[in-house]
Amino acid sequence: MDNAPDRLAGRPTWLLGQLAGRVRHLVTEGFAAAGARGYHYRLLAALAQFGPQSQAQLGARCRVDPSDVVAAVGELADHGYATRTPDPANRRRNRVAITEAGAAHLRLLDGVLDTAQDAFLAPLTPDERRQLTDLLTRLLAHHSPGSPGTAPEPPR
Amino acid sequence: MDNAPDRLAGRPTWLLGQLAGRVRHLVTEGFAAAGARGYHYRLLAALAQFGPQSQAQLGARCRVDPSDVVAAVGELADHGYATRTPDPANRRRNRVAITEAGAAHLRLLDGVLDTAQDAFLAPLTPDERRQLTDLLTRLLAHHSPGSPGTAPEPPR
DNA sequence: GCACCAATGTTGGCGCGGCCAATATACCTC
DNA sequence: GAGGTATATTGGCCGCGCCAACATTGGTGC
Repeated sequence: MDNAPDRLAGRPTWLLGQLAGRVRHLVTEGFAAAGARGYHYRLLAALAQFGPQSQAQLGARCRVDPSDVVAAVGELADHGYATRTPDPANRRRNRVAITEAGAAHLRLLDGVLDTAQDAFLAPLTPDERRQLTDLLTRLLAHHSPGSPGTAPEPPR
Repeated sequence: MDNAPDRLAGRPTWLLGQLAGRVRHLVTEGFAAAGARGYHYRLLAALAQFGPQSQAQLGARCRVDPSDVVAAVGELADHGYATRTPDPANRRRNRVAITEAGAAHLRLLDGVLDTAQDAFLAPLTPDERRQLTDLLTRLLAHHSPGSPGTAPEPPR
């Protein structure tokens, strides 16, 4: 009927992109129902795990551009989920910290994410889920800062 | 250093999204160098495999919104890669067909895609690539139109 | 102390992919 | 002929990822 062209259907590239779209849809849907979006969860996760930190650190850890961190932190602050105060030790920095309400919100979003993820992984057995996670983890490790592979570029 | 929060790093959701971003970057980079973008390749692939067809069919097969098909087909036509002629049998439809130049362009993009994909899958053995493709294919099949799973929604 | 460079945050903008609403035209069925 | 449906088109919105430019601040070498 509306089968995708073979050129697409057989390529991991296509599969990955399509699946990412599906899972993103699931997740953003759940997040939206909770009044959040992806960036919020990422930043809250980093704040909860690593404690108060600068926006630059947040961006580096969560793979969010500094300019986008500005907006996202602003939104979190507006909702009372985080505080942004000038760092007295270094007045260039903003010290961003998670609040109690933010921690609660994060726990809520954790549930949302787990639900979405379970729905997404439904057709796979626990063993296969581990396989998948392993393969993806290795791929991501290879394509991360500090993983030469194809682009060592030592002379700069 | 700039490790991602555990909440993210351990979740297939995160891995998939990050990897999709990486691979998309690789592909769009290559496509851009050839003066193309993702939608162009998708449509050309469908045109090459299924022959001349309406924009609605193109959109359904390639998972592209009809309104976006309009623009993409227009771009392809501008480059001489496709022709858009009113279908005499059904004057609502446009009959979109690939040209010789379009077929050549598609072959070129095939090479670009394969190169990018090889770079992306570099850390995996052929066996693991097959494993990955299999898992992703099954997931996508489950999350496709006509795969109830979680959303049969018979009563509407 | 001063000049220079690096880091940080902020504003504004761009592109792609995905999606939706409204509209006009043509077809098809009753 | 009336009403509903399919098709193309226009216009717009959002999220994510990214970049350029700028001002402020910190640190470094002279």
